[in-house]
Amino acid sequence: MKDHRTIVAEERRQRMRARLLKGAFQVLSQYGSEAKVIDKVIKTAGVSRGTFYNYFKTNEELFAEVSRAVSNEIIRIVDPIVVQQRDPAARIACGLVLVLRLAKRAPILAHFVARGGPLAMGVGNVATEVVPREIRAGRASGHFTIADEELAFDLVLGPIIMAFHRIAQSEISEAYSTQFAQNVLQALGVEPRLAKEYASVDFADIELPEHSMLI
Amino acid sequence: MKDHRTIVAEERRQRMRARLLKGAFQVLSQYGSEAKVIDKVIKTAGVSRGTFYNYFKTNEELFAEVSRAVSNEIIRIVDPIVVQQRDPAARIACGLVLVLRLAKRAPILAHFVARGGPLAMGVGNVATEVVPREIRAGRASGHFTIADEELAFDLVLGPIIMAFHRIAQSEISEAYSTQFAQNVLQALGVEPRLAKEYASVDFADIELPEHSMLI
Amino acid sequence: MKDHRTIVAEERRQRMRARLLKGAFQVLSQYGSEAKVIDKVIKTAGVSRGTFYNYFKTNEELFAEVSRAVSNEIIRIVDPIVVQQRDPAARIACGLVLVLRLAKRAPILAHFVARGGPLAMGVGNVATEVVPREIRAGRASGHFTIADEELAFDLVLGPIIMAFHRIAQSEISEAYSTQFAQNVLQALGVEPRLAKEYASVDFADIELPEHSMLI
Amino acid sequence: MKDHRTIVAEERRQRMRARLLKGAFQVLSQYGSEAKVIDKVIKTAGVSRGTFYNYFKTNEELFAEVSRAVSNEIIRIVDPIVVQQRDPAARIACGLVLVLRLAKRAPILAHFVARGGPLAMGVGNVATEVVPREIRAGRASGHFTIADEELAFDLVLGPIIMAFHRIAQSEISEAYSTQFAQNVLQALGVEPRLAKEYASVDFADIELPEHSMLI
DNA sequence: CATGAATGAGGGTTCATTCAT
DNA sequence: CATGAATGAACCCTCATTCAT
Repeated sequence: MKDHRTIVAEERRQRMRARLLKGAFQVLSQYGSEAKVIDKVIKTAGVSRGTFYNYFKTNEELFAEVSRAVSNEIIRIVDPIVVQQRDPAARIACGLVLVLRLAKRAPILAHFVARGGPLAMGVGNVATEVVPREIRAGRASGHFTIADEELAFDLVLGPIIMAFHRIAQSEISEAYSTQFAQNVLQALGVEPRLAKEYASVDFADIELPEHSMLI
Repeated sequence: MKDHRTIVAEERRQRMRARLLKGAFQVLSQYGSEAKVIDKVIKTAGVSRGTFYNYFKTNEELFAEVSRAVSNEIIRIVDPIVVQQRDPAARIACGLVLVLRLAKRAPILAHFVARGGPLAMGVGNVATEVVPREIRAGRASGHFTIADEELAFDLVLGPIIMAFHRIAQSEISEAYSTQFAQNVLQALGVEPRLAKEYASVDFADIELPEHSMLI
Repeated sequence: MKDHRTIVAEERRQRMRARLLKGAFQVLSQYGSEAKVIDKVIKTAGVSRGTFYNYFKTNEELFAEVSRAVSNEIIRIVDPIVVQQRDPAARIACGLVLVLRLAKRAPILAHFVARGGPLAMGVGNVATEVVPREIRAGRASGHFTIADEELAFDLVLGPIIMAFHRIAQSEISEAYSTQFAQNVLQALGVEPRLAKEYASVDFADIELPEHSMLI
Repeated sequence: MKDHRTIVAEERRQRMRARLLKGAFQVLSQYGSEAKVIDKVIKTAGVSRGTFYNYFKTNEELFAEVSRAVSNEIIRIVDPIVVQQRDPAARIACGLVLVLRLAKRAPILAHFVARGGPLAMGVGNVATEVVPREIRAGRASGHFTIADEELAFDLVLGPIIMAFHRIAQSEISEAYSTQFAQNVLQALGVEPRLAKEYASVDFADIELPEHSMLI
């Protein structure tokens, strides 16, 4: 059992870590994943060089950890609403709509993905865990005619990247999101009438936690 | 009228420029569009520092010029075959299939786009000129039900980026390409049966010019 | 109140700074104020590239700081003796003799000024503060007949530059210094017999601090 | 005996050389003697890199040649008037006044010397030939009490450098020039009343040749 | 001779990383 | 643990000089 001092120290460590990750996320969004970043991060987080290295050893590790953290944050926000949908197609539609909504509310997220490209969707990210699962479910349910699951994955993720890019550049209408979800479902082989139905549901709104790293 | 010396000099300049662009393309594919690459480029091209600066002033200018050159090269290779198709949907299908085929034959192209993300598809690139034109034609022909042309653009380009990413990572089957074209057409609202028909045509094969910068 | 760590760190910073200034002084003396010297400075000071940039941002800043430091050093050495003289003419004579003596003992100082020319006598330097003050005092005392104070300044500084140039090239006799002071005073309108008297005083000798940057 | 072709070629060579020297003089005045200059010179002269090297081998050689050329030009302009004076002291006064007048009319000359410092007065320059001769003459005539001829040289040249520096910076009055000459003579030991007389002569005005390199 | 592309040494600047305090 | 000075590799860019045409 840990004594009190240990616990307090551990909490401080976690807060510091969160602070660094948040700063890094902002900087990476703005300057790209290849940017020389540490200087800006420690400035943003108001912390010394040495401290940074007590938490992350390299640039790449930092980028990976930020990706994971962002991914977790997205799931934490979007999943509670997604799981309320019964049908896999509906769940995908819901995820797509909410994720675009999230990017509109948290533009750095849009930038982060737009700059990072496919690589920002790396291992451990929401996409690589949740999307394939729903695709399999959709095929099992008979709604998706598509056979190749990797292709299906690409048909979902690719448009998301482009949509994020668009959001990062300008604005998108609410209609864009709905249409977006519908047409992605069509790409997966969902019958257009059904796709439209699933995409048009009035999903509950997302809620950004007070200190979310996304804002 | 130019004298002989002038003409010869001009030709040499063009060859040097092409050599630098080719080297830059390789390096940018590997290190990403934001990387500090000049050193690597001159090593790859086997040329001196000073020479590089006789042709390009900055990293960004270099990237832009490479993009343009790559774009032109793609069009030069793919377009002659695409224009043989009568229907816009067929032309899009044809373009998609051939472009994936090209990426398989020229993996650096795949890497270049995968690393660059949406930004590698910047202004002046094949995508931003040719794709929108065909989308408009497709809507006019009544085959595409999709209304929002920007959305349509994203539904075509996004999957291409992901497919290139996949090609850059491993391999894709010939079946992937055909399915890919079909499902993208479906995303645009082409009726599945028709989409399949257009995507299944046995398009003429591309021909890579001997000294193409893509290989 | 500063804690011990802070104080120690501050002292180390000062020592490093002094080391760099001393190295820069040597290099600038040799290559001139406009030379690209950073490389040579860090080699002379035995310090890394990065360290240099922790202290000075540009070549110009470096030159300015060196000038200031040299200037302060000269004053620190010469002034205590100069102020022992009561008459302004005597003070100028004293300053001239001691400054030449100093240049003989610290030949890099001679080089520094010879190479830098009038510009090495820039703002903030000993000359622009002390000399005009004594000139005004000399005029007030009635010993200097010269009316134009700018001209007077030029008649003092110009010969110093040339004398430093001469010292940098070869050697000068002790007689040169005395004569020098006398004749400069004459240029300012001091009566020759008086000028000789003031210039012939056997001024106390200068003392170079142990770690002076001038040697 | 040269044939006609040779003569024409020789003339063209001389014109080219003069063009380069003039350009170099301008550039050196503006950027200092240590500036990286060749690019600017060939641009100013509108000539190719290669051509430059047909005339001058190195930067230093160029600087030396410019100094010589400038020196000759000054003598060509000033000497005809100086030699009209009978007394050495008068000749020195005349030279001083005219040289300042020249610097006012040709500010690049002032800059050139101000930047170059003592070094711009190098071997082969007007100063090192003419001034010592007149000093010796002055001592022989009994007007100069100064014994050390090197010191005398410094007392003349130093003030000139400073005066040129002042001219390069702002403006000087006609009175400055006259006073200047008088006080320099005093520095050399000329009796003040005589010095004033010599310096106050209304010397004939200089004439700048049409294509003088000084303007 | 004139030309200007190519060269590469020289110098500048940044930034991830280490380490003594 | 936190701090921040020091390090040096990796870049960037310029410019005097050469040389094939």
